[in-house]
Amino acid sequence: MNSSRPTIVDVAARAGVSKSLVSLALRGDGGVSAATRERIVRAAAEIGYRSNALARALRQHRTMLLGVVVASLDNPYHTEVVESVERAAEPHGLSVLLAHGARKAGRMAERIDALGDLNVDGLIVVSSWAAPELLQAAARRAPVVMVGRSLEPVAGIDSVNNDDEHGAALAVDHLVAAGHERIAHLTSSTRPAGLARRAGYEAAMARHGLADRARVIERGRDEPAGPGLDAALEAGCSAIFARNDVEADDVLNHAWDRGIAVPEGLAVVGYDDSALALRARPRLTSVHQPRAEMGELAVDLLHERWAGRTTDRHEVLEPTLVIRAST
Amino acid sequence: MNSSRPTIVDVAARAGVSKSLVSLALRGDGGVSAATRERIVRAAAEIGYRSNALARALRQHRTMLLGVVVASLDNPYHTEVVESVERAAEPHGLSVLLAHGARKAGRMAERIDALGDLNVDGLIVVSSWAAPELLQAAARRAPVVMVGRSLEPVAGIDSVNNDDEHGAALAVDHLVAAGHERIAHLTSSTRPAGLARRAGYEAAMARHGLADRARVIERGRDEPAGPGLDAALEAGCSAIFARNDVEADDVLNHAWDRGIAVPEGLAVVGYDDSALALRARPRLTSVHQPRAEMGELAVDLLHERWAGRTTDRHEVLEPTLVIRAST
DNA sequence: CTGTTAGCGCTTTCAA
DNA sequence: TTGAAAGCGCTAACAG
Repeated sequence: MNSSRPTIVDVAARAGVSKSLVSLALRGDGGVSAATRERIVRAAAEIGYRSNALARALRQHRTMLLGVVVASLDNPYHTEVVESVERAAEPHGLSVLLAHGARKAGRMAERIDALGDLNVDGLIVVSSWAAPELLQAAARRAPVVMVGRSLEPVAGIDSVNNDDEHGAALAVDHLVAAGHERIAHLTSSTRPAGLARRAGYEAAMARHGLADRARVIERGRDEPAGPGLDAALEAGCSAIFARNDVEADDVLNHAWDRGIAVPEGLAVVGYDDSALALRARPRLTSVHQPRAEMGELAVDLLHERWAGRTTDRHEVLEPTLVIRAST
Repeated sequence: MNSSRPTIVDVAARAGVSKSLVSLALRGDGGVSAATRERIVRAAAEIGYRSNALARALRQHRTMLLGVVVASLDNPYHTEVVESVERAAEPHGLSVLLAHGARKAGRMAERIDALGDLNVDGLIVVSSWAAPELLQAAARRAPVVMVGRSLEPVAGIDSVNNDDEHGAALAVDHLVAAGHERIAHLTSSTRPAGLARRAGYEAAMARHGLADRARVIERGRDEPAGPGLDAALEAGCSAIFARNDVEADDVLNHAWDRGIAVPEGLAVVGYDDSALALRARPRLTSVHQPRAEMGELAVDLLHERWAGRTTDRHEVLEPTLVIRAST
């Protein structure tokens, strides 16, 4: 028994033709008589031939592989973006290779390099943060699109994100319209998207003449939200706008632990409108990010780069507010 | 400007040596004088050389790539297994490539093929179901380990899973000890792991002489749990053992919607002990699967195959019960 | 329509 | 210690 996989040469031998013909026939490249094609296809099937993608990629200088690096898998919003990218990529025959950074900068870098070493044709980074130099290094190998916000545009890197300031304003406006004045903002993030939402929150509060009622509850990444929330509640806060749905769910949990009714005793608004918003009780009012469009757009931007575009594009989509039972 | 990436030949030219020497030096393969090695390394750094993994893999017949296919990303248990696989793989210099099946058999097959085409050195399938022929086809290219339960052992495929029957028994025993008799089982799964937990539930109920009190609430995959739960509650059911944490959380949500207090009005036990169990309110009592060991074991099994093992191994780990506030 | 040839970028004998 | 040459499996001119 020959343990190694059959190659194009084995197929050629079996079909009694040259290996070039096999290559042509199997790819349906035209210019092969129906009879020989049939013979070749059958021979390939008989010996269980599968083309070696490595060899093809080496020769063609393209892999039809799309690398997707996601900061973490434990936020449903991220995985939803990944799914929208996949939906957009597949019709073009692109295979998506997923890697995840486990929220560590070093690991992110390593995964991006690994995908680059594999010669992916394009890279989509789903993260609210990544080092500019890292992205630029990757972009020397293949076009890179960042889905998520960077502090400022990175030269050579396209981006897709939503208007965080506006999203935050939607949340605050809604709470103010419902009669809230002491609206606090809960955030554990010092990354660009988090900062932008926070800035949007503060601007909106000021616009409503509530600047002196504004209160930002900061917490470390793995710290409980409890202490900060308790302090805010004692100070008379009646509503919380959280930086994302995960943190909003933390607020709901804390309210549950303290026996505070939502929304009667405390109104809560999240951000992302991820699956978590529907799973939470009460269901979360949340700022919706248009994920489906974001994934599609990211893939479109790659196509444009492949077609030759050299100028950068930074797409900003508008979020909307989805009102549910938590406000 | 030369747009294509520098190759080993460019490095050789710059260092004034042959390309074989570059290959040796860059891999630290010994047999290269310190001086030349130094020169080569510097030259490589200067022109920003990165080795082409495709070419190397083609030549060496191995990629150092580990494919991980996961049925879906929206169950935290799955992603936790993936993380444990990654932790186990990295010390060996293996890069993990993740693909996900979006819960569709066709897509699973396609993703497995795609990874096979890339010549991954091994494949780990994290799923409670996959077609035996599909796995066996993949196993002709590289060793395959299934993490999760198949209906019966698949010849040629190693597996790692937990003892679902025993896990179900732990849940039932605990509820019976707490005084429950009308314990229902909620399940939306007809796949092996789900069936095994169901069988374990039924066996345990029978063992406690409660066979006539047993009640299985079946629902379609995307159907709400509500109707079946309401019927069970009307029938006097006081506890639910759910097939996994996601379904247990559905029960908690339904209880919330109906104003039923947990655990006073209804006790709930989940399975997996995923992050969801801690995020739920009240926190879920759940059967813990030893994920960390499972991921490690899966990688170990691959190593054994690479080292030449040809007999199949099927590892079954023991679950434990973690008691929290929902019971 | 079909076959020959020359590589893609790398590793790996085998000589020098 | 170093270099020359062969070739992994495939595609892409170029001939015939």
